[in-house]
Amino acid sequence: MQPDKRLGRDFFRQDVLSVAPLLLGKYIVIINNGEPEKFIITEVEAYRGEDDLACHASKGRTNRNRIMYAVGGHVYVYFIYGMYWMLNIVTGEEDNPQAVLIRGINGYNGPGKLTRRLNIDDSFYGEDLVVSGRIWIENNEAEGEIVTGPRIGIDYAGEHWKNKPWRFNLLLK
DNA sequence: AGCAAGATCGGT
DNA sequence: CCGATCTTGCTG
Repeated sequence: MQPDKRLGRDFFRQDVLSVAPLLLGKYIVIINNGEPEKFIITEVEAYRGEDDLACHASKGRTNRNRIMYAVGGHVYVYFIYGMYWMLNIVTGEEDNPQAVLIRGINGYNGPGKLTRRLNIDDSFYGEDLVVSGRIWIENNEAEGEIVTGPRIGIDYAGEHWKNKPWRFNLLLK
């Protein structure tokens, strides 16, 4: 019997600033054509609560962002620029809207490119990584250096939020 | 009902 | 820097 490597609820319940860097090096597993595919997570960004002007929850609860208010472990996907799906993982406790944007996986850098590779679309909205049969996160240790920096593409959020070093990049050894 | 902007990407 | 392409949330 193999140990269950899937991450459970307690992992995703933590604050987004804890979960985001912890996701680096772990596997995202997705079932495509019946076969599981594994990719190492290499780049993420944290979006933290209604106060964070870069976070979709800064507008309060809307039909698009409502899943961010669920307990950690749910999937938040949204469509942007008329052609790209963004993949996010909700974190924290219920009614504390936070999420980690997955910006890179091994071999595919860029949030729009990786969702195309994984076949992520709106059918994944609200999926629960703790129990889902087609997408989950597995524990893994990867060797590499972690670099932090400001989040990308959020000029609209103002200097204060734009400057926060909430992007985490794993440079694989 | 109409509109401006967007957590992007690839080509000039 | 610019266009593609369409959903979203805000304004009226």
